[in-house]
Amino acid sequence: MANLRTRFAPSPTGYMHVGGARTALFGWLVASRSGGQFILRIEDTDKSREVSGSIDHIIESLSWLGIKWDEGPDKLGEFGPYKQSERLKTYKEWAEKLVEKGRAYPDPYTPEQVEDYRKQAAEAKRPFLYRDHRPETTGKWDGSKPLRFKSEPKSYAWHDEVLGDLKTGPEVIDDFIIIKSDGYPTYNFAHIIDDHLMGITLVIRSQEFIASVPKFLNLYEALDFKQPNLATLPYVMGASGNKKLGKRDGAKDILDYAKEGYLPEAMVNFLASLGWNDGTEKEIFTVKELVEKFDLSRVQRSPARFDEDRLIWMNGAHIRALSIDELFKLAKDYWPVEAKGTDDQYRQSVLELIQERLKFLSELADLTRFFFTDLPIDDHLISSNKLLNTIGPEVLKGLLVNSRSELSKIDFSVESLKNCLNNLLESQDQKPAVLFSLIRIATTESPASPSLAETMSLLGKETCLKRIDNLIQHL
RNA sequence: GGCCCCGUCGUCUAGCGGUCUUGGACAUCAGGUUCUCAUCCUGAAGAUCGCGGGUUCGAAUCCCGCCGGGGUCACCA
Repeated sequence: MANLRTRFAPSPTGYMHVGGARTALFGWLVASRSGGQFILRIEDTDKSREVSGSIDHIIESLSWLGIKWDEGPDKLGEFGPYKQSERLKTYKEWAEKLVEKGRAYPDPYTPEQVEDYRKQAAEAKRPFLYRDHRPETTGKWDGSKPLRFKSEPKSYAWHDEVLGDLKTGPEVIDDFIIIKSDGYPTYNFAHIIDDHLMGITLVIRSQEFIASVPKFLNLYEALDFKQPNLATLPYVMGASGNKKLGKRDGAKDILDYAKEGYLPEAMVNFLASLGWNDGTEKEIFTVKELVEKFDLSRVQRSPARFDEDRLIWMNGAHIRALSIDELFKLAKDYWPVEAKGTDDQYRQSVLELIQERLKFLSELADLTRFFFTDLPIDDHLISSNKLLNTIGPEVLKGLLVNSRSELSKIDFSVESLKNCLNNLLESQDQKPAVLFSLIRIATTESPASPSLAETMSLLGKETCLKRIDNLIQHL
């Protein structure tokens, strides 16, 4: 099999969202699996839509995901440059070849005239075909008018690696603009030239382009280019409604997930699961496994809805799979401010207790704050507890006083604490649901915490006794 | 409107003519793990396989029609 080369070709029109990230991922996965190359090419041929900073943002997003490209705007290979705005001369040369062959001509109409034809077609409920109005003769192309491809309408049958065998009739082939009047090429032209020149053997793109494929096929023939293999990805749909995920409907920037503490490996796993599975019941994959197993032939043909609950679950699963050292490094920027300056070993111990309840890293601060600072006493913690709120404050106070007295006699190892707490259960004749909840509220001032003995051991004797005293006084 | 794509639990999906009165996962609910939250385990609920025909001894799976959703018909990509 020939060397596989595929590419991701975004326009710099803003941030990257889940849909774009998945397209990039699939291309990278296919290339990686076969030992081929993955190319990043920036399609900046529409100056009006360009958003400054986008290229950096795209690069940052892909890098976060762990997607690496072999050639790109920041990593020049032998087929550069990799920004279309820097390749204008090349497009012009190929456009001129088409003109010479009689397969391209300047569009003599004004935009208003073309728009008029378009309206007529719409009113007649017919598809608009420019070639119905193709001029008999045209002047020379001097760049002041857009240049159109002169199509040769015919039927096509082709194979798509995801959708299978497809076919269309000649009615979908039309003359389209290849070079705009501002001198920039259109997507329809530029990507054909670039894919060919850059040796792309597999074009992976999302569904909105499927209707244009026959036009591309026609253009490959006119240019005498070998047609690359084609793969069409179904849409990623928004969480609600039947629309494809898009920026105007609030699709999140992929880097927002990074900030919230989703792991890139979890995001990659999730993206892959949106339309792909390995045929088994396996759901959690490492990137390495994905690279080994990913296969376009198993990609879904129907669109997949973006379900954040599933992402959250998956992220938790990946967090749990981390070693404590790995998690500690990743959690670096997510500690509560009160943890500043505290000892690494202590933070790591806190992290160990909290690891299995973390869904994403930005939860870390709220989940662990009580390990680093005294929190104000919140009466609601007792009044909202359906067992404790049936017991009078004097009784609660008594329980705390007795507990405090026993706890003050022991060292705070987990073992001693467990014994002491169990003995208290008997001596105070209380259910764990009552006594442990009370002690938890006293020592953590939080509605939830890891298991009591471990939490108290880590907090230390001094802190625990002090906090119990505080609550006794408060009651 | 023409053309094209898609249609299995709320969601992601398995399924490629019999082993499917559709299997798994997320979410939901219930129970268990001497306390909370989470993990883990068990269980429940949840899909007339979009609808109607046909082929076949037998169809979610093949064929036809219809319906529904989406895309496209730009000097946007």
